[in-house]
Amino acid sequence: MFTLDQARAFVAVAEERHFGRAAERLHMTQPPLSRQIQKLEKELGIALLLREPRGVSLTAAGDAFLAECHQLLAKAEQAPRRAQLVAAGQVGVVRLGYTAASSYGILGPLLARFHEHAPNVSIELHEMVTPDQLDALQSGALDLGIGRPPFPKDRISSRLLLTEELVVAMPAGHRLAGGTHPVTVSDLEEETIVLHSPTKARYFYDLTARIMPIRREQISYTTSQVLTMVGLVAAGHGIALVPRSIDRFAAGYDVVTRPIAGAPNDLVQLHAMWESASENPALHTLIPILDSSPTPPPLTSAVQA
Amino acid sequence: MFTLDQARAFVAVAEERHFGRAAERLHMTQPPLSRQIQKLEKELGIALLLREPRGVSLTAAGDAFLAECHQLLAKAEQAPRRAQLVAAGQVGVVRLGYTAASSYGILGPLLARFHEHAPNVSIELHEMVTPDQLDALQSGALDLGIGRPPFPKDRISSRLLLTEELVVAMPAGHRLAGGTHPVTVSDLEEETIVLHSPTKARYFYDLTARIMPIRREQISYTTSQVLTMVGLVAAGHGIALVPRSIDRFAAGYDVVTRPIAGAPNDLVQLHAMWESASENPALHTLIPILDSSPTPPPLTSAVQA
DNA sequence: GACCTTTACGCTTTGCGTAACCATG
DNA sequence: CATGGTTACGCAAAGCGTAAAGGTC
Repeated sequence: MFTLDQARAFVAVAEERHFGRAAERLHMTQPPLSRQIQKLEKELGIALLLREPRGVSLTAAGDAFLAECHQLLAKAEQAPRRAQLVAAGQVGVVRLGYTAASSYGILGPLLARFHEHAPNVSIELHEMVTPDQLDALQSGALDLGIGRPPFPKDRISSRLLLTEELVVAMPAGHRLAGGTHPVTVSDLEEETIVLHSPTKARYFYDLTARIMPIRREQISYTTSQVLTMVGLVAAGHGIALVPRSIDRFAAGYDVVTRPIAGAPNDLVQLHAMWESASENPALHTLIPILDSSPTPPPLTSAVQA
Repeated sequence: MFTLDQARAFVAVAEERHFGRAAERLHMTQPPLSRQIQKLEKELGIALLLREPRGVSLTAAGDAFLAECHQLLAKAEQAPRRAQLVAAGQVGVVRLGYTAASSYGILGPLLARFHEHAPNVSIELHEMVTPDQLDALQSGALDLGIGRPPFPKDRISSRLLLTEELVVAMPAGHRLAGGTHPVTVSDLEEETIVLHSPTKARYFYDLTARIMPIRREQISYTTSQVLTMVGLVAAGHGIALVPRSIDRFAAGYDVVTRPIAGAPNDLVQLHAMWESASENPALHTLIPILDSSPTPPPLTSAVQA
């Protein structure tokens, strides 16, 4: 097979139509250049050049091969560049996991910021609950997750993206919906509740359990999807403890949210998480961007009675 | 710059994910392969492979570079093939000159036969009179001409494509149009004639002069285009001596053609001509095709009164 | 210790440059 | 004899193979 150097040599001779000038352009002397071209022609089994008294001209085959060589050499030059951009994280793919409801508020602005700072890093979106994200991160199926604690500190690095309040969601006409001061824990104990799944939404389940004692008989349904809970609340199946950012969706259901007395307003956390040992350069391009703005949760308006 | 061999080496290792197996596939031993990959990585300034206990895996950059290498190697393989096809005359361009009217009959079938036997040889058509074709052939601006004698036998090779009769064209109602036996030369001497240009259509001018004496005062117009002559004849500007193949066009003008007494019926010749020393391989693919069928001039029907 | 990759060393091959040679106007 | 390409020859660099070494499970 011929070499790229031979292709370059041929291009030089073909363009200069003169071995001497071509050799000069290639920073070498004529004889080895002449030999390389002969070797190339022998290799291809065809004559590329017509040696004439005042220089050389191209055969039809030489003309065709010249065009091929131009393309080939262009490709050979760009190949490293692309690889280098990928290595630098300028170009690449990051597979991003996010929890359905939790990310509705922050995902859009985050993606916009990624796109602004790293336009050639494309993001693959994969909706999954936090535990599945952690599995996927460790198996290499995912590069970056947006989810909730806890996660193993040794292998997973994380960055806090957002904290928000846990509030009570109830139908618009509910007895607790009209008051002027916060709902208390004792108010909640008397209610039927729609609860987070203790397996698939462990984080919210534990948060709820920390705030109020849960009696099995007061649970109407459990689910991992916060939006489903809002629907059930609207349908009168009970109240639910949900993150404040659900307000925008609750409004559509004629559901009201109210704060809980004594609950800290940074109870619900959302983190970006990634495998500490990840080799994906594009991921390391995105990580600093997570910090580049504190991203206040862009709530459109508080819906509160 | 890296070499095609390095690209092939990298592809083998990347695909086998194992230096040993890759070396086997490349018919070499591991150590030099390992060195070539190191050299490639150093050259590119990036890590392509992750050396792991049970073999190797690709970095993101390595993955990108692998794709580039596949394309590059595919291009490197096809480049010689294209050039070889051109050299063999299987693929290429032939610039073909033809005389306007003379070729109307034969050009279509000829092109069809070229296309059938050499589908990848494309034909560039250039309409020009025979002397211009000869100039263009010798300057290399044309590869093949279709024209009429004479041409210099030393530098131009030729093949007779077609012979036909020279006939008299006259308006449908002309006094000579109705007879049952051929028009004689003495009939012609009394007529006003539309004549071929002695410079641009020398061949026909000479043929006409050979058949009949031409008096200056009987010439109404001269032109190089036979079709123009038919139009002038139709408009009553005289009679004209034209090749038989003009019949199909004459019909549209309500012009009648009649044979000339004593004139041989192979008087008008049409030749293919090319520079004997032409280096265009595609031309040499076409030349045998000229012979592949005698191409009887496909006259649709004889229009004769 | 089994498996895989890398480093060390010696030899062959490739490829350059200088110099001499050949062909054509 | 000037111009431009090729052949001859010697040396330096690149690249291979064998052998030995380094690192993980």
